Amino acid sequence: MSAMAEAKSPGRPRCQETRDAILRAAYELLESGGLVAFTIEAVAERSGAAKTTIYRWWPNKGALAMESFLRVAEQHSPFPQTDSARADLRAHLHLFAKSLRGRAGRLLTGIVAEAQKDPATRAAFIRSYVAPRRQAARALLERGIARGEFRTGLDVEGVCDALYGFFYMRLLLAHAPMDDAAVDRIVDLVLSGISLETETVA
Amino acid sequence: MSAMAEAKSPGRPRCQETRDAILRAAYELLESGGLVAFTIEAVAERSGAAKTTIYRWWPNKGALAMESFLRVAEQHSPFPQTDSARADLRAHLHLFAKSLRGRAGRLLTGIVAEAQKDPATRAAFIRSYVAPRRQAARALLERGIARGEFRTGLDVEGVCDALYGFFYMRLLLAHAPMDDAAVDRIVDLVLSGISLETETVA
Amino acid sequence: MSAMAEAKSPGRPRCQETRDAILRAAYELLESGGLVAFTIEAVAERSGAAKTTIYRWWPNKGALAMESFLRVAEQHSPFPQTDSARADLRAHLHLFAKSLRGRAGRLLTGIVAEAQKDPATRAAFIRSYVAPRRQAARALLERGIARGEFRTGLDVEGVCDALYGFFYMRLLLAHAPMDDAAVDRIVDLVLSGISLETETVA
Amino acid sequence: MSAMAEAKSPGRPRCQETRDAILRAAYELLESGGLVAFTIEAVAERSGAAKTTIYRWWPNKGALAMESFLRVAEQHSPFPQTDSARADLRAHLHLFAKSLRGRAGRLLTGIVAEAQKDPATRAAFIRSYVAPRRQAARALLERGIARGEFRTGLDVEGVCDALYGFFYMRLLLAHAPMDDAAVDRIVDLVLSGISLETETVA
DNA sequence: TGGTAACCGAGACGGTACGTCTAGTCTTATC
DNA sequence: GATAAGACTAGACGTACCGTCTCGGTTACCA
Repeated sequence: MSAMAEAKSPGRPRCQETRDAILRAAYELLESGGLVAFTIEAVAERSGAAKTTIYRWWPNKGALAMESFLRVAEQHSPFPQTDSARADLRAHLHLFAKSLRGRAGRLLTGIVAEAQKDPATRAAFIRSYVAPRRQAARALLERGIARGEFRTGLDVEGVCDALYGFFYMRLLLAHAPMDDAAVDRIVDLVLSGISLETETVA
Repeated sequence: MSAMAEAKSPGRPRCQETRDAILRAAYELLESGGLVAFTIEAVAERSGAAKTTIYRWWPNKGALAMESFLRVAEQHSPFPQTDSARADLRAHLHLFAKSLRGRAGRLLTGIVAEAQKDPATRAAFIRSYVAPRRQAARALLERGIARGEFRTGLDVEGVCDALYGFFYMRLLLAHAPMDDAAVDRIVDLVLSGISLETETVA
Repeated sequence: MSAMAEAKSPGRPRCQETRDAILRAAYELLESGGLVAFTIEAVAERSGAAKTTIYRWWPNKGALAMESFLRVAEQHSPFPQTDSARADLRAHLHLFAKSLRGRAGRLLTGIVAEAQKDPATRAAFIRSYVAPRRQAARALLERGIARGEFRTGLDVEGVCDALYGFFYMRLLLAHAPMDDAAVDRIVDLVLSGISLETETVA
Repeated sequence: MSAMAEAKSPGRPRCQETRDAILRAAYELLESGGLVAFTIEAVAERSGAAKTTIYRWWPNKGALAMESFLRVAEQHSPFPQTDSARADLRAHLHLFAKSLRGRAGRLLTGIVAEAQKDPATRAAFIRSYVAPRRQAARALLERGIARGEFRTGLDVEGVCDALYGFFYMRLLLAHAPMDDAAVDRIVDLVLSGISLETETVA
């Protein structure tokens, strides 16, 4: 038999349907009306759950928003792994852009806003969403370096922030489109830089 | 009749000191306690002004936050104009980073968050803060192109989003520092790209 | 110049209609549904006032119940003052019983219940309602003593508690009627006692 | 061993200790903190029983309060039976006052308050507590009448309400003491009445 | 010099949502 | 079947801000 505990705490077990209904109501509200419509009371009403139940499982608005967002976001933008790191990067960012253009994007703006007023939410966001993607992106870049596609001594973190920052920027400000052409251009930019001649970086 | 409006409306003229006190209270609150502490009631109390007076001049929280932010931000991060576009870019971004590390940064996070729940605030933010900087950045880049420093056919908007996006990213998530070394690295990155060999971009 | 202050505090003056609407809603609810229906939320909804407004003026449920009760109770059961203290007592108690059979009685049960869980309400009840009536009843009894109608050395407080206690008993327990015949009988009882022969009390 | 049914229903028999623990916890809470502290959840926690168990045996708060009160009250204030009805009455009321000054009094106020919001509790209170005492008091008074100590044609119910009402009054309002001297005075009063001369009652 | 129009403070008002509390019901596993 | 544990719906509690309103009083100008 396996070592996993099972534990089986006493009492009525948690109702999974209620939990799902709450998370569903949460992201539906967050998606349709943004952070303004996203209210614990509204979530309670829409999900049919009692406020008490919500507060039993999530300490505050931010935590609930985070989890409902993760549900939606987790199943998207995988990291392809072909024999070209450049192609992988491009492919991944196209998928990422696509997810941001959809439901996940509409939720993400709310999460980022909420994260500004609640440090715990920010921490959870970084830990649960940002960090894993960073980890994968870092691996991709380092694979590229190992394969000789990318420059050695690269500031990998910086590259990530410039690349993802581009998308966050367009998402949060919505001042310019985030279509496939734009994605291609930003990938080209980051690959080749803006300088006309290849100079030796100091 | 003269061209300058002046109009000189009747009645008691607006009290400039009150206006200043309100804006000062606003950014002090926004700076010290973030969006959570930034409350019209708190601004009223701290400034000594009546809520009515605040609402007479600013339609809502976002508008007041915007204006108090602009007061602080406007006097920073100028665009140098030497004979090297690359140097100008680098110099500007160092100044920009410095301003974000200070008071302006602490306010900016609140503004961006507020912009997510109020379209008018987002519009004002783009119009009053983002657009002018973009305009100047665009000019800088195009000057560089004209001088043969930067590649022709550059997606100028995209470059801006990647560059500024980097800073917004670090500011909003605070997951990595935004010191001068990081600025230098990101400038290098954007100048030269990540690819090892200079390839012809499709 | 008159002696009365007037004071005239700054700001928007209190809206008397709202105040009245709240008190009216309060006693209507208290009357129709008792303490169970008497909820700040229900009072707010029925009166059209905001909960905030209610809490601005009354510290808790008990205080509001008290005041709305006093409104109703204050205009009832006066103390007649003829040349017969016995007749006055009888007349007063008939009026008192009548008021308890009406709206005031339905409110009073709620007040007494609330007073059991909130010392402040009990204090207010005694101070505002019980004490003035006691004062008048005491005066009536002492007038009777002075006129030679009532025994000297009477425990006036005890008489009051026995008399009013009779009514509270019937009101709170509702186990027996409180009609005019019952009032007459209790007055007779207290006047003459239950002993068959007039004995000298130790 | 007797032949009586025993019935022996199937399943685990009811745990008497749990029942006792619940009732004990109930009156301890009711006694120490009044109706405010008397919470089903608090009773459950203090007794170590589950809420379910409480609700299996008592339909609601009022019923539990009633029963725990009866436990305490039932063993007190017996009705002596000597050859003087007057002495018996006096003796009984002294015992009754003593019980009200103790634990039973502290519980009684809660019961009366609860009875105002729940008709079932009121009915149970009258049925289980008030009625038996009334029955005995009535018997005492009628014995007195039969022995020629008390007036014939007495409104026995009215006498009871005036006498007990006195005690309820002092208990619920706590505006005056309920010591032995006060008891003596109220007995004297009810025995002899307040009128100076023995008049013929209309 | 007095009228008038817009200013300002204070603060009451109707609302919305918060996060907490308790009631009473239910579901599960254990005894 | 009784019990402990504890999740669940329901709904009131009292608080915090929102944005609007109505006062009394204060400038400045213009007639």
